[in-house]
Amino acid sequence: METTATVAPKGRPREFCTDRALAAALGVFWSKGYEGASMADLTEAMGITKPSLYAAFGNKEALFHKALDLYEAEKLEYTRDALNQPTARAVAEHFMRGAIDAQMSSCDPKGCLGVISMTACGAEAVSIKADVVQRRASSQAALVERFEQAKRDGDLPDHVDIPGLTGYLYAILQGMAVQAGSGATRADLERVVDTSLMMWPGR
Amino acid sequence: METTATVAPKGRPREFCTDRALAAALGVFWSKGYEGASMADLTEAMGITKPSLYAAFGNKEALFHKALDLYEAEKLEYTRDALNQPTARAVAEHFMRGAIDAQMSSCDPKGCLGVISMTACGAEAVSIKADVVQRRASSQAALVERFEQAKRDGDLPDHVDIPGLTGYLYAILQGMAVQAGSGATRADLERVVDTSLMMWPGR
DNA sequence: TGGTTTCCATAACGTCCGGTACATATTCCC
DNA sequence: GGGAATATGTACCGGACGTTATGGAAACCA
Repeated sequence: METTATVAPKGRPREFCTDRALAAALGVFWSKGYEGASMADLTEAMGITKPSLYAAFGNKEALFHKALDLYEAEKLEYTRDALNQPTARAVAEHFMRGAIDAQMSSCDPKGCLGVISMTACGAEAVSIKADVVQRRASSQAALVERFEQAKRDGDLPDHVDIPGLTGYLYAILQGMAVQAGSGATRADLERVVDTSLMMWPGR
Repeated sequence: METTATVAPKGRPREFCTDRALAAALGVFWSKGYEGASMADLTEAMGITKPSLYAAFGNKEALFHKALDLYEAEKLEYTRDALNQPTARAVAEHFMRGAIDAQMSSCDPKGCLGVISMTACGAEAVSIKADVVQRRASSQAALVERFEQAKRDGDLPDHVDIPGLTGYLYAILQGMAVQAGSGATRADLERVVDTSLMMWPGR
């Protein structure tokens, strides 16, 4: 069939790889935030000029949404693995240890792009914030479902409040992201995770 | 003695109350963040003009530091009460319930000024961030001391890792602040607190 | 080769930013 | 009353921002 043709587009071919450019943009947004990342920062890191950026990605906001897609697909992959862990405790542990790896990688900015975008409160960031909040809500809903399954499995005590437990786990994850972005060491975060797991209900 | 004289300063008296103006500035910083708050936003909320602001407070950054002092003195008063609670559990509960009251007040912006300042990552916010990080560190050190006392009191099990526990509690508090600033309800946060307390070690 | 299409690069646009000269008021001290 | 000192209002500064117009370069099809 070949509907998505590789048949050579009409005009002059672009001289840069959009995927690489997007990855570079993600790095800038991740380290500087949406409002803190200027077009000059972005174009320099992406190795392209402003008109090329606008032609390929629309504008700054559209570029951010695409960078967020990439972030979810690549850097938040561990959250999907986490949901497939056999027990609720293993789910929580996978979430927290995965968060440490993602937020303290030596080749990526520290902290979580979602958290710094949710806490950004400038005027231009309002639609950005709404997008991130919505993505977080759907991710949290998936965790609620997983914990309900765990309760049916007898894996969580009957008395636990599922929304409370998910909000609690997300609070720890978000707090870890705040700390990761403000000077905490990997060992600091590991202590937080170990303490959390020591208190986890059941087993 | 009267060393701090009220003996009428030399020139023309200022026509506004600096304390009220500072409180208004705090409200702007709290809801918009340091970088998101423009001088126009500030002067409008404070009811003064830019030269008056610069004469009275120095510049935007100095104004922010003073607003942060006010924030600590007024809105974070509950943290000092918390340290005086009789048990470690009561300390933690006072911290968390006090955080809800401070971050979900109907007459103040939602969320925590410290958290939004620590997660702000623009270029101009670097010294701001350093200030907030340092304040947080000294506050956290006080909590470590309090928990060490609790352990001596037999109020916390011997096996608990004190830095881990304080980092854990702070993570929950910071996560609650993130959620408060991104649409969570008071009931949501109360569920998080109840869940946290259900897991608190001992008793 | 000519026409069309798409991309690249320079340079500019209008707007907002934090910060300031300047002239004018208003108070105190003498 | 006459400086000296401080506050106020207007108007402006240089610079950074996101975005775009413009002209030329490189690919395709005819």
